[in-house]
Amino acid sequence: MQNDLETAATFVQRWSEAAAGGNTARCTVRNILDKIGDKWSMLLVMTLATGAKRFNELHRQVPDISQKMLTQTLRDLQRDGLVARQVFDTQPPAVEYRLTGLGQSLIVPLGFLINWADEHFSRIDAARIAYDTRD
Amino acid sequence: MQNDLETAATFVQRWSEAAAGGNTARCTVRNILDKIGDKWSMLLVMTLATGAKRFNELHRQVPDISQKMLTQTLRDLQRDGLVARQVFDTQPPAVEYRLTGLGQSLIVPLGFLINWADEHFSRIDAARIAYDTRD
DNA sequence: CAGTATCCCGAACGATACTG
DNA sequence: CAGTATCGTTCGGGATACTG
Repeated sequence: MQNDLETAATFVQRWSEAAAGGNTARCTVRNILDKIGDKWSMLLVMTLATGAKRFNELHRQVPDISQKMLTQTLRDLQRDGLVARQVFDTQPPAVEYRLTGLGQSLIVPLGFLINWADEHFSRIDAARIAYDTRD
Repeated sequence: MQNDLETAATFVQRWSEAAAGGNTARCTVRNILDKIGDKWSMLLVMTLATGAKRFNELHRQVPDISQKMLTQTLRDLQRDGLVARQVFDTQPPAVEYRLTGLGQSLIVPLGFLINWADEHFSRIDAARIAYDTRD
């Protein structure tokens, strides 16, 4: 825990230095954060974390994504080098998606974040209710 | 490192169990991830991580945010219990924003994520260039 | 099976002007 | 100083239909 706090403190310092010196670092981070906040990207990364999957297999496991967004999100992840696409020359065609090493490395920090969300969601929810019912 | 991988593995397992049993956990997480991906929320959290700040002070440190979005994002963070707003009854009025304990706890996992982004951005950038220039 | 193509809506966001 | 109010536009993304 002490370790976490030190890490956080170091990070905050680096952030503010970067912010002071111009905002290149901030832009870099925004770029990644956009991806995290993207409605489907991280959900697909997490789904692929359990192993390679085919197109319709992914579609079944994430039922509320539209075909369009599944295609588009996979393309983006592929473009970023987080996901690899492998085509098998069979009839009918089979296509498999899997995380690259880079994609797998994202699982670690993403996991921390999602665990945080999981642990603190009830407090956030309570805060929202308190805020909305204040007079 | 081994520790991180174990954490990630545990997480992935919990995720898939949750996904299998319905998607309540996923919805919870989406809710938080929406906030992370929000264009300004995390930038403000990081900016407030260095200490309490007043409205126009924040506006100066994050110059490219519009007044409207600064207000709105601060309200949302306040509603979620991540930021506290304190009004000083002076003339002219002064208002100070600071992270709550809950808000501070977010710095830790958020820091991991941003450090990841920072460390891997060049690889992502290279992947994008490779993808865009493939023939 | 694994996609493309097209249409369309609503929310997010920026710009601008005004206020206690 | 610390906001509110309003207008206008962009664009993410859903629905639907079609294809190699």
